[in-house]
Amino acid sequence: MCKKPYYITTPIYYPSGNPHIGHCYTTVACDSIARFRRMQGYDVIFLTGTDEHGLKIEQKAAEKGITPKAYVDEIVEIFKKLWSCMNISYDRYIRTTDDYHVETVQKIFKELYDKGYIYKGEYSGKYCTPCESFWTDSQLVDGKCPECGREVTQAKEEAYFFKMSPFADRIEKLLTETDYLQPKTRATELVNNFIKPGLEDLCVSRTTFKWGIPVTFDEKHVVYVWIDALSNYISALGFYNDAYNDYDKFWPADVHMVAKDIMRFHAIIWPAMLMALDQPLPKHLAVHGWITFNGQKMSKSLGNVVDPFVLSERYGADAIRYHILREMALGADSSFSNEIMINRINSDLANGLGNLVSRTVAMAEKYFGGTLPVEREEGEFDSELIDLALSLRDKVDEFIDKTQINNALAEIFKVVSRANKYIDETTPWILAKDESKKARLATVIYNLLDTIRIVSSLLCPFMPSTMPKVWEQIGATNSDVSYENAGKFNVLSANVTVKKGEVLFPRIDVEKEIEELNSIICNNEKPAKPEEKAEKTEEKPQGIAQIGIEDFCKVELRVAQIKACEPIKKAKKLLKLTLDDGEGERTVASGIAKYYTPDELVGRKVVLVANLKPAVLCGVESAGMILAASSGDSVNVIFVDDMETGARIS
RNA sequence: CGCGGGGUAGAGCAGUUUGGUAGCUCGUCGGGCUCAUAACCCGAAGGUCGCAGGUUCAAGUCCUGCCUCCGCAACCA
Repeated sequence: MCKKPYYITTPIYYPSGNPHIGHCYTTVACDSIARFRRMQGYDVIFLTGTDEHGLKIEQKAAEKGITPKAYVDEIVEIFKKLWSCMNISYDRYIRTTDDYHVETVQKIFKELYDKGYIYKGEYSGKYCTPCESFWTDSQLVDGKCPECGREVTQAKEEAYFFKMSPFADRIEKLLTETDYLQPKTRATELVNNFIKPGLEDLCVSRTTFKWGIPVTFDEKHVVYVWIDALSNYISALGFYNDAYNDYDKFWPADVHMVAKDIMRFHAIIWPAMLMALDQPLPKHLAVHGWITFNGQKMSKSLGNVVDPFVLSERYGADAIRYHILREMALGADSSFSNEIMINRINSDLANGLGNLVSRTVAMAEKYFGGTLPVEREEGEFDSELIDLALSLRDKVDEFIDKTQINNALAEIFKVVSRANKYIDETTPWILAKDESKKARLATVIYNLLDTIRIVSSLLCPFMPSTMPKVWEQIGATNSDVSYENAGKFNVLSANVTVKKGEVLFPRIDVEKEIEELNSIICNNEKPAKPEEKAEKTEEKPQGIAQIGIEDFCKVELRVAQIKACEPIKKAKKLLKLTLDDGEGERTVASGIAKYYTPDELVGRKVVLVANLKPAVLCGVESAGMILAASSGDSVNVIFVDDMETGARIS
């Protein structure tokens, strides 16, 4: 019998730093689905990996004085260690530096070129190195990268472009008329923002750095991120290479799972590439949100990055996995805080499941010495519990098909709750006092054990290291806990023998634990590596470097009078100010429309940064800026009405 | 009038497609139980479903307007 193929992928992660809980999020979700499919009998390939090229890696390696390859080798080891720590059962780990991948990318690039989808052009614009992105002038914020706020440099280079426009219609249909995108709610957003205005051709090669896959027919160029990274999904199957031979069987992929920040590339560019190659499109793109920490996006600069190694060491991989999966709703952000996580572990895992197993097994030992007698007596409440347990597998199935892991877990834990209630309804401790009720008592405990069997077998893909411990305690054999048997009742042998084991999920003292976690975070902050510190000072306002007086003197501050003021139509926040700086008039755009009306400002004198490089904002050329103080929600322009227009400030 | 998604009990969410008793989890309070990891079970309090109009016998749900929050885009000089 030939097993049905199932192919699921995580993105390939960029190893410019250590992995964090955000990486775990996607990977744990994919792992759970992969395990679930294997349990169902699919022939699964679960792919993850790392995207190892690019300027940023090249630079990081240079800083450390090692080769890019040596640098990524180190970090890849840490990724792999994390995945083993989190019990990730990937079948294949692709590195974009692997030879077979390089071969595939080169062939794809050449084919797209030969087909006329890739052409040579010139790229000119402002470039942000850390983000590896070109920006148009109008995109810049403060003359700086709109994504990270760092300096950009003027760059111009010969480059190859990928023509996307021929595929616009097909992509729009893919997004709006099929269930490719999950959740579909974002389709309109993508169509309105990127497809309707016209798909721009995509820059797919670079000459400014070397750390990439060379373009075979034009050696100056290396392949730029998109074609390199996205191709991993097919090169890992052996598309255009001999390392594997799984393409025909496993492509198209069943699910690509990604976080929302890279949705665009997977929703638009990747399908366009496949269309250009005349290859089938993946079946689903599952997009999830970010983990937010105490309401904020997690980021290194905020110092709120959760270290998955610390968490798994303290609570075990399964508890972390459960928490992540249970909180994760497709498409939405989910908040992470130590308190939420610990409460969840306590209430669902310790109080709910763990305690259910514990009390059931304890009763079997206490009342029957561990081995149930085979006599049975059915009673009230039995059918309700059994029916619910029997219907569980199909419900879970359905949610997994829709990539709604959180709902699948919720469904499973409803049965756990029902079982706990069943104990109160049937009061085994009272039955135990009456010799004539032995058969009834055995039935109650058996029903509980067999319910636990169903629950734990369905839970295994999500918590793979704990469930085997449950099976040992309830005396289940390997065949008892198959997917097949999860749809049946009375599977455990009638005279099953249980064995009490260690506590599955120890209850956590919330307050004490949070205190300790906080102190761990603080301790970790201090011995931060020098390179990380350097990064922080760049990003944190309080970390701004001291400057000498000579630097300050470079800034020319002058008193200027506002002659005229009007809102800028296209802009929400901007006012267009006409200023007299003592030497003449100039126009400045200022983002104070929320705080001041034009009438309040005309005639007043303000502090002008006179020698700021002009920039175009919303179609208005702004020559300089005016100073204002801001804190929280309030903004106050600094007025100097008593001073003479044009006066210098120092 | 840029595009899109929200505002429902103290917190986090479902319910809106197809109007008909406002629900779930956690928390709080009261009770029960003693097999169990001070766990479990039951009950209660707590909501004018963002605001204002409208349609209807009936509106969280449909219509109109507004307020407000969050993404994307843009424009925080």
